[in-house]
Amino acid sequence: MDVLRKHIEKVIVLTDEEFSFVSSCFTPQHFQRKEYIFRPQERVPFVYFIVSGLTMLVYIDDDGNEHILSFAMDDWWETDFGAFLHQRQATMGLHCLEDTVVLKLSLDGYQAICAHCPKMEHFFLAKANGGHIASQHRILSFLMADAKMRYDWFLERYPSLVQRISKTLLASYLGVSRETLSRLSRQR
Amino acid sequence: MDVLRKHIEKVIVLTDEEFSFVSSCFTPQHFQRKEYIFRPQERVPFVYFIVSGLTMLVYIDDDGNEHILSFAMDDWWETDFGAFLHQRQATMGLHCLEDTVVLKLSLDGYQAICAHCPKMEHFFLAKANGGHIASQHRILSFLMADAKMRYDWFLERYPSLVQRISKTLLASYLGVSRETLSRLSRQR
DNA sequence: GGTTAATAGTGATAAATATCACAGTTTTTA
DNA sequence: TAAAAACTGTGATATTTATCACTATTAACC
Repeated sequence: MDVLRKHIEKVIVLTDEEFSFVSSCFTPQHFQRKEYIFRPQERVPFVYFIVSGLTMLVYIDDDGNEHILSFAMDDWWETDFGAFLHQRQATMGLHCLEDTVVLKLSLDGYQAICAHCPKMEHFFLAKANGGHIASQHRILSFLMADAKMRYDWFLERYPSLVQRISKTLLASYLGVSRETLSRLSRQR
Repeated sequence: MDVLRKHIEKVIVLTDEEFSFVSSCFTPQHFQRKEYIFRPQERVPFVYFIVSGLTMLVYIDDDGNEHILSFAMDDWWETDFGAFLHQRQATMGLHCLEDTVVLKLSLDGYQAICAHCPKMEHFFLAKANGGHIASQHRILSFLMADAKMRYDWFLERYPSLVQRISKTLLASYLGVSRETLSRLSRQR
């Protein structure tokens, strides 16, 4: 819970009482490597604050191929936001790449927090905007750069992540075939 | 202003007083076709609610090539969110493709609205999440589909927009060369 | 500890897409 | 309304990337 408070207080300041209420809405949970936090078609009752570990948000297409929307690690919020906010079936799955500890928050808890402590709505808004901005950067990378540049940018931006994921997964994230990525990483 | 109220009330309900305060924070402005609402490197003091017309959010790379992050028309909110929220220089430009009427809202106005009427923070959060979800769809389109499929999806999803933009711009939005798009649109 | 599964590299080839060059058309603007 | 600019289509060719096939290596699991 300490991690959560530090995380929130990068954006807004909370009194002890406020944080005590906020934290009472979260439930910790542990997942193992290779477990799914949720799968496509399932309900998504929670948004997850990732305390430790590593997950990926994946979309599975009609041919069964996995496409990686994002990796999420320490200090990130993740869920299928469309499904969570509208209480619908997931279109994506959230898959653990390492043993992962999360703090989960239900939609009711989320609304209780916003009602009880309006500052938190500001915090969530800041996070949502951050997510939007990050997505725009990724879109730009597809518009501007070829596979090699996208790979180089990823190395620059997430040097620590590169150590923790396979080339196969990185290729999928970057939108190139495994083989092409292998050839790119050689020529440097 | 009527348009704005209808737009907001798709998400939350406002009393007359509340809406009167909200609308007092907005200023209408008219732009002509080909004008820039803001350019890269400029300050971005406002977020823009587009009442009518058509704009595109563009990033200009080191070689001077324009890349289109999004088209925005009636009922959309647009700005360089990173620059607006942190009051920094724009990394993108907002360019009018048609004569465009906007309602602009400053960061102060935005914060006044949130302070005076907390429900509105919920509204803005819903919009931010909507933007995030839309971006994720676009990312998926790059991961899953080739140029032809992205083109077909665009036709399906935005049939009315297709009539209003040149193929050159559409190609740029889809991340393919003008020539390739021309050949794709022939083979169908 | 031995078997199975996942990961990684690489050659050969096919497919998708970009680039260059040019011509015809439409739209803008002075 | 004439000239300039922007848009569009298309051929020829080069480049990028995917796919298939195979091998080697490493990690996971009973």
